[in-house]
Amino acid sequence: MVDGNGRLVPATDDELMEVEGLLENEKRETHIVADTGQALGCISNEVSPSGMPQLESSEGLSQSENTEADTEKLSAYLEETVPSGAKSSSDDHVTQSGRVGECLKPLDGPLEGGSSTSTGCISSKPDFSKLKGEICLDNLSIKELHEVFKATFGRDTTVKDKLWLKRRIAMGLTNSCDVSATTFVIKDNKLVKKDNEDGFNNVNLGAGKEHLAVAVEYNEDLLNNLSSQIDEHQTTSEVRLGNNVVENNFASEDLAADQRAAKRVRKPTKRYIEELSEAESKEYSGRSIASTKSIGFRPLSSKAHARPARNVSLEGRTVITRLDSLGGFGIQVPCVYRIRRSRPRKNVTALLKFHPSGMGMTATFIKKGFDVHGSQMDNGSMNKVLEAKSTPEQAPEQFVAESKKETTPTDMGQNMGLKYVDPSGDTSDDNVVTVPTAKGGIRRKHHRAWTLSEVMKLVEGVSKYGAGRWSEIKRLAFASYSYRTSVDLKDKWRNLLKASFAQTPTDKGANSRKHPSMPIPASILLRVRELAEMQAQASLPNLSTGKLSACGGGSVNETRPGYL
DNA sequence: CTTAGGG
DNA sequence: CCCTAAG
Repeated sequence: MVDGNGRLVPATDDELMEVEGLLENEKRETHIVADTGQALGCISNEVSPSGMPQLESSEGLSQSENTEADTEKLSAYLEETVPSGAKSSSDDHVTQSGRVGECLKPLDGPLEGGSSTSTGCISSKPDFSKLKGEICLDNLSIKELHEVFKATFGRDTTVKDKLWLKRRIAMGLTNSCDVSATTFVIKDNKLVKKDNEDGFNNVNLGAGKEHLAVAVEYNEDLLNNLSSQIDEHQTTSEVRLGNNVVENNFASEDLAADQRAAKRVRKPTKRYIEELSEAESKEYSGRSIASTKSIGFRPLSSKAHARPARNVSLEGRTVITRLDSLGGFGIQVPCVYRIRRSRPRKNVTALLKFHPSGMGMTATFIKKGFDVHGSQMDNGSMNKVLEAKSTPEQAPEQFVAESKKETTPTDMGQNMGLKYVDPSGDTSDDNVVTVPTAKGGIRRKHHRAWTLSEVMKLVEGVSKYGAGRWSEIKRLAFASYSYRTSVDLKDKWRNLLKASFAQTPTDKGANSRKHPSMPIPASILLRVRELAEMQAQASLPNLSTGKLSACGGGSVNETRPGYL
């Protein structure tokens, strides 16, 4: 969106999102770090009673100060040299600036060291981090984070960066947008995110408690509503943001991002490049489909500029990649990343072999730790969820308000790719493998595990637009994910239906026990069932209604009032 | 091209 | 997921 100094190109939604995300991230990190120092003790335990009050205060703070404060903080952070942030930040927000100073140390240490224990909370803002889900993520070890990651996205990740993992997970659980999107109101996001996560965990455990289920559902609904609202307001907010905030912060953000990347990510340049290229290509495709067709090369130029680029070579590559994706004529370039694309898994494996020190180990633990951690996490999450119940009320309002401002339901995938390259290539692009078989070119798509967020989006889309309007759903609700064709959506929905109906009856033992492999968010299934019922009613009022209702009534919850 | 259904 | 048929 920004070319050189000014912004030549109209910012696309995605791009804006990215920027926002960056800002958000920066800000968040700062806050988090600071908070960590202050409230670490609280976090470790359960929720402290005092937490609530603090939360409120934090909200007010964040809302009012946000724009200015964040920027200032950011700058302070960047400077690193001046921990106290005496300069600009001191104005109104003495407290915050002070924190910023504190955070600097912790932040740098862990990141550089890489192995250092707990950096603090990733996603959290300072105050409420104590309360909520943040805590969970924070306390988790990398190993555990990997586990969660896998549960959330359905795949392993080689990323060792805790922060990254946390954020990613949070995004996934939040249904994507929230985490990256909210510049100002982190709190809401946090809450929401946290709730979801908790719910998720609980479901998996299958404690068999009705209350839990209810709570989860409630949260989800909230989330969905929020997200939908966000969608509506997306355009508006983006524009606003772009004019005001982005401009100011953009440069600094970028720098910060780069710095951070350098510190925490020690991955092969190659990978980085690849990811970048992928993200771009995706974005491009998404762009054309979703909003503007006219923009052909803009994305490209914007991207290149956006990334200050640490290495010349890197930049050059990026450009090339883009060309390839765009025109399809860049023949030479493709080979580099193509390799990886074709064989994602295999490549990963190969990487592991080559770099036994880092990745190989990680992979090992993940498997190992899965079961063990599951129990721990679940227990912890349960408590949290219960507590969370009280919070929801306040969350919605703010969140909504925030959403208007910020927004960004775009895709996390792109954002992620740009910000931090994802080694595993989760969101951005796994690989669409093209297998050149003897036959003449079979394109095997290499299964892409459906993430929780994706499923949630799908469900939402169906609820909104109705099942069978897959193209609509794909375009509107699902614009973020470039892969996932309408057919895919349909198939997934079919599976979900099947699963939901199959599983409904046994609430207690059977359903909960399914810790292995792919976790099945029970709440989601429930919703799926509801939707299915509704649709069935719509189409075949008489016959099917009776059938379905009879079926559904017996088991879990009936239809939820007021949704859709 | 999009949807539905079978494999 | 892939592939095919039908509107």
